Amino acid sequence: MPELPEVETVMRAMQARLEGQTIVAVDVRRPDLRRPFPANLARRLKGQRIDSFRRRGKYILMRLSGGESLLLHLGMSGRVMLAESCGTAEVDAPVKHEHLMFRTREGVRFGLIDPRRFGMVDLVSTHKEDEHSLLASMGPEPLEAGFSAATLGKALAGRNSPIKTLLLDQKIVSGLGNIYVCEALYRAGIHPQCHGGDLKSGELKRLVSAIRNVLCDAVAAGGSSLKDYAQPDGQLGYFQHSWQVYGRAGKPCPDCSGDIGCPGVQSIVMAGRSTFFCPKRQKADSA
DNA sequence: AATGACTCCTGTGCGC
DNA sequence: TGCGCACAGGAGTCAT
Repeated sequence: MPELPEVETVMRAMQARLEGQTIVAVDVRRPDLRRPFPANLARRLKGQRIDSFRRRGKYILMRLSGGESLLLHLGMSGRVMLAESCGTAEVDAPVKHEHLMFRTREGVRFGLIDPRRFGMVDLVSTHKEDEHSLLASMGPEPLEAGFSAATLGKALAGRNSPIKTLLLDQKIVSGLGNIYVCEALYRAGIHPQCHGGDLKSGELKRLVSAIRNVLCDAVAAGGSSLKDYAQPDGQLGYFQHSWQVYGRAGKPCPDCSGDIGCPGVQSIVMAGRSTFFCPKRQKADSA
């Protein structure tokens, strides 16, 4: 589902619409998503002022005035809806698969919609956010200084798994998912089946740049809109039009278009996930 | 410790 | 038009 650029886009929209506002009504419409909602969720949200937001990997943290942060993960199919509250009833009527809703005194309605229910909601003390079990072992933020060819090389040292699989591991680097891993490896010219521990320093540098560039481009485009994902106001991100390999099996990659005998983008399955690459640009040297 | 299979759940798109 | 099947952006848990 939503990967770093989509989560960043959602967080920014929440920031713009909700920061400084006070939650006056909460509706918890089922007891759980992947895991149970925290105890007394509605009571712990109601009356709280929303002070600030933070993104960590694919998680959104919404800091509340009482000292707790709402931790939100969108899973595969999670969406956030931000709208004007109808304001007549205590809570607004739910849309399909809307599992959690709140309304602010200022008249904004927040809804968490997640058909597959792979998402996650928790509450954590704000000053202990990074100690939360789901955040504690998470790797560096790819757009921050802690992520470099040196740190990536260290994280990959001795690892035999294919680089494609390792980049999906949030302990190695946070925020990447299937789409942006495929796109970053293409931009770096690295075959997805290369063993992670075999990458040379030049390849690591190219990979770090490629990851940063593809994420920045996607954030600037408002993320990628798929079937299940749109920005909270319903607007569509448009980075899906810039995909160079993802979902493009059999089509020529931008580098090869027009080349005689170009096999086009290949699709294989790795660790159960579809993987797209250009065999000409991404050579399988150490695969 | 690292790896790969399995699991959660619903919606969609395809071939028949 | 309807049915069954494969597949979809994630990631925790379990067995090896």
